[in-house]
Amino acid sequence: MKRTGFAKADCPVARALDAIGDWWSLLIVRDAFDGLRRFGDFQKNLGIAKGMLTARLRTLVELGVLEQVAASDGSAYQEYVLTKRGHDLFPIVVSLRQWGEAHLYARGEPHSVLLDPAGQAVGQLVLPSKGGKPLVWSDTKVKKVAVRKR
Amino acid sequence: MKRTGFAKADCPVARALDAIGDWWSLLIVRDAFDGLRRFGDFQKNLGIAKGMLTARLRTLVELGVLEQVAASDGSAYQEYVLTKRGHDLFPIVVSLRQWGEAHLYARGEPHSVLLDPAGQAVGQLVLPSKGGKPLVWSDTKVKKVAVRKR
DNA sequence: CGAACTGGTCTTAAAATAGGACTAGACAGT
DNA sequence: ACTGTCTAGTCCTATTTTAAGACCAGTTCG
Repeated sequence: MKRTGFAKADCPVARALDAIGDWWSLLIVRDAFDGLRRFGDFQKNLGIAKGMLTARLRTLVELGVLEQVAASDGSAYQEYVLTKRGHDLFPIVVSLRQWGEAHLYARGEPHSVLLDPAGQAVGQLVLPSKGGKPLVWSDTKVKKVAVRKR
Repeated sequence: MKRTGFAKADCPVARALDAIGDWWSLLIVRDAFDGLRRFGDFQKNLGIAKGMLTARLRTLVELGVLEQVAASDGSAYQEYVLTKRGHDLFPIVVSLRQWGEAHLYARGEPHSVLLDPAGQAVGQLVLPSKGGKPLVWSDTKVKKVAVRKR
């Protein structure tokens, strides 16, 4: 049966996952953050089937995460670049990176690292509060919206 | 063919997506953050097929994101609760929420909201820098690790 | 005790994915 | 201008994954 969708959910987490929560979209976006722009670059770097890549790029463009522009090298080809909406995915990619670094590597196992302008590893993402102390899960609660009748 | 895996990737983003980047895992985790604990609660709230839920809960337990504990109400049943590793997923869920809120709702369309202890909507996740100004994508670069020969 | 609830397993049909063959247009070398 | 290669796809097929529901054993409720 058709995969369950959450495009109409009241929860933004569900909608976000519906849009970009598949196996490939965020890896394509990660590669775009790393500077990849061409179809063939994504395809070679990810090892993704070309049909899959075509479909994913199309939905990312439809979502407004990527846009197709004329190639920067003057050739007649197209390139895919991140839009504003795509750049806003940065915290998602960073949070995934930080969780992966913390929990998915053995001691001493090498992995890529995100550096700040000075070449230092970046710190942890924080959720600021008025008081200055970062909020953690137990500080927060979700306000649900009223269920709308149809 | 079998879905491509990234469990051995050098990139923590890829490993994280390999572990929890499917259609259901993060929604289950979101529900766990919202206080759900029982198989039936997850199943009813998500509308997920029971077989899928069984499989997802099993892999989340194997990953150490959830653990099974005796039910808190004294019954003979089990409950699933977040571990430390599970709680560390909070920034991922929050970043998805914030992107969804910003880009996936029409003006005025209602959605659930994350509140701080004072009942105020929380602020944006930030990536702190030494200088105090939050880092954005264009400030950062990824240091790749040397490709290891096998 | 019997009924309903809980937490699953198993089966089946439909959809998504991986992988590769194939193709049209662009480009580079001769 | 001709040939070969590169680019960016499309299309096809085999396999895997998912959705949905039937079924079932142990637990709790009345």
